[in-house]
Amino acid sequence: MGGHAGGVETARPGRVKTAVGKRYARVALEGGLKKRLVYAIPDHLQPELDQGHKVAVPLGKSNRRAWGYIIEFVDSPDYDRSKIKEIISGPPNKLQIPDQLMRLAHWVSDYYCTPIGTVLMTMLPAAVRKPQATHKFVKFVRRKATLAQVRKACAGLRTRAPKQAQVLEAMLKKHGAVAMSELCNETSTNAAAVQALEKKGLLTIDKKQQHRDFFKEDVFIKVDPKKLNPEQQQVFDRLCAVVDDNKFHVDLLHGITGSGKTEIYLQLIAHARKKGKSAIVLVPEIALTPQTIEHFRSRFDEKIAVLHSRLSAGERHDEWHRILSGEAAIVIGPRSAVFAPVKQQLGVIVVDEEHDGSYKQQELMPLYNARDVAVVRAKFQNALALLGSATPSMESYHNSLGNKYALSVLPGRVFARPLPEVKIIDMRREQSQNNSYVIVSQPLLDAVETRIKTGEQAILFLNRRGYATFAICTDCGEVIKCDHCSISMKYHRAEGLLKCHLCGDTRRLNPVCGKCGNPNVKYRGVGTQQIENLLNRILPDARVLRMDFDTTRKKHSHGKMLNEFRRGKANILLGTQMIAKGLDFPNVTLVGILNADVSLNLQDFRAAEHTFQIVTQVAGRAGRGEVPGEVFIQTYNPEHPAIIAASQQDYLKFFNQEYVFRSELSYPPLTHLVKILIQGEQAVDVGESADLAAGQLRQNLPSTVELLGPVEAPVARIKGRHRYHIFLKSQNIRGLLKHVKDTMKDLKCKASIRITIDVDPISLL
DNA sequence: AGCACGCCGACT
DNA sequence: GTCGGCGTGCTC
Repeated sequence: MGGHAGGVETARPGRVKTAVGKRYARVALEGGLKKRLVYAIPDHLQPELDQGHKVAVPLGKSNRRAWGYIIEFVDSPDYDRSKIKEIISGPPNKLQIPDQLMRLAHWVSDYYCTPIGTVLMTMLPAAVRKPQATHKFVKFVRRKATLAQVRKACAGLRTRAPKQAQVLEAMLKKHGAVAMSELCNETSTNAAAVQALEKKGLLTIDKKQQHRDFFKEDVFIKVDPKKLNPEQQQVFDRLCAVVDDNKFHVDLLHGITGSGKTEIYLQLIAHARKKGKSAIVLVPEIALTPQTIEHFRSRFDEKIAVLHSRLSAGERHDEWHRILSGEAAIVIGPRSAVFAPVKQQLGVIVVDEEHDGSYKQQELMPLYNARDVAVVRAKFQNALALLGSATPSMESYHNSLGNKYALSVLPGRVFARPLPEVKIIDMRREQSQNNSYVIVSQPLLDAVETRIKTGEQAILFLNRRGYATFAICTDCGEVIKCDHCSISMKYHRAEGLLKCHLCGDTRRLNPVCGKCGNPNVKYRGVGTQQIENLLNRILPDARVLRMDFDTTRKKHSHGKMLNEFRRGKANILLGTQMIAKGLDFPNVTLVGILNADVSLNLQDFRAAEHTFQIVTQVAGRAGRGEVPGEVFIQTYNPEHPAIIAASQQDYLKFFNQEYVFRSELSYPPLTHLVKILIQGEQAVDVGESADLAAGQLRQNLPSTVELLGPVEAPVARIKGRHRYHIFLKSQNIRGLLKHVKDTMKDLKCKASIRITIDVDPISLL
């Protein structure tokens, strides 16, 4: 197209060096397009363009502008030259995917069956990707002329330009540079007056790039490294040697809560920095609290970059560029931080709480697991991947028993603090003794009361998974469900409305049952608010601090609440998941888990694993100070092996029994799963497409692969879309993926049907 | 015959 | 993803 008529086979003399291999580029477009298209590079862009650059290209008959990324340069395109169009323009803001990430993007694209353009888009924060994203500049004003000249000018301008005179007057009192905004505020003028004075040669205006910093108002006190105990030291020494070795290595660090894993991360990162290397620390979304961040920031002299979900677009943009430029060589963040564009050689990627489900991206492609991507990135960059957990995932522990990962164990708590004493409370018995529904059992209430008297603190944990308040007809048992999604609606007391947590639809409660017609629809289930009220009533001396999604929405509220609790402003901390992670409160001597087993009831083969993890994590919050702790686990399944293992904080016992269960059914970690989700508005179409897909997949199904389904998904409708799924199981994930891709590539079903491939899914819903 | 709509497939 | 081509079927 255009100037690039076909037939120019050889580069013109004199341009050979630059032109060879750089006349065409294969471009991956943003958006769902799977094909990578070839474009010609116009002469004026030849010297500039590089692999990974973001470029604008014409697309389709109308030549509308689309954005894409240069995957590679090609000499002779595998496409009709007369149809090839030219790249419109080079990278906005010189935006480029670094080489190291390009290789990783190819892997993610291949493994998670996602077009590479979509992967590259995911790697760049939206704040960096949009063309109008820029650095923030702040203007500073300095005096240019001598004091005498300024005084003279000031007098001369007083009547003609009073605003300018005012500015000069203010400047006479200043030493050095003043921020433009400050100057304008003080003198009630605007920048125009100052600019006029610059033109007159009296003042100078400088622009200075300013980093937008989320934490600029926080003060961090430098904390020195803590002395490692012999076990920590041994692990630390070995990991240092691994970092120095410049070889790929994965280490699973299994240490019970309070065993000092974080201290090892910190000192290992310090070691990597001493060798000039960079480090990435992944933490679960929910654990990325000011307290966690302070832990890291207070240890290092240099700036560390924090990629936090509450950063503004500008802050995010600036953090990313500080990492890219090498100004920040230590990055801490959630899942997406695995794609941080560190400049220095990567020394270590830490994945803290590696078992945590938030490392797996849900819904939005690519459906990657950052823990696994971290391992692959470490492999590509000859780095150490350090996976840490008190309750490792079945997958990681399995890998550490084979020879894929090495295993490091921290068997004891620091200062040899004893594990808390754990009591299991059989709620069936409590219930029948009381002859009514019990939320907080008498033994737990007594224990809380004792703590209030002794001035110690208690944490009460509500396992919220599937346990929010819903509306049910007390006559016929009909539960109010969302019209668009097949799940029960949850009651939100603050607004007095029923809400669907999947599509957000709301409605008022109608007490008349739609099924039986009786006016007996009531709320059931327990929420944190309800327990707060109950505690206030039964224990009038208690000061309860409630922490859940609703009370921690504001910018710094999470940290503020935790600080309040730490300073003893409340004696009971009541909350959901978010109080379970990594918090260290020395004065907490009692932990109550109000409903240990709700997650056991989810129909998911990982239910026992989740329950074990959450109960163990919460129990570990007790007794982190001098006084030994006590834990109460309220459950309706007191004999369940996962509950018993958690009460004993016995990971190996849990792993071994769960491993038997998983192998009997050939579930992960013994196999890999792939979920194929088929969605669409018309139930019939979805069912037909699912059958079609399953039929095609069954043809030439490798003998190593097992196919299950298709069946209607447990949540059969979401946002008005019907859902079916198919599961594939195999020990050989590569063979499985190849078969799935080959089959799905030429599967013809209606355009209204959406098919998603989820590799190593964590949710079976 | 003329037009609207919805499905399908191409996009370099 | 988004747009345009084309086939179907309805209307003027």
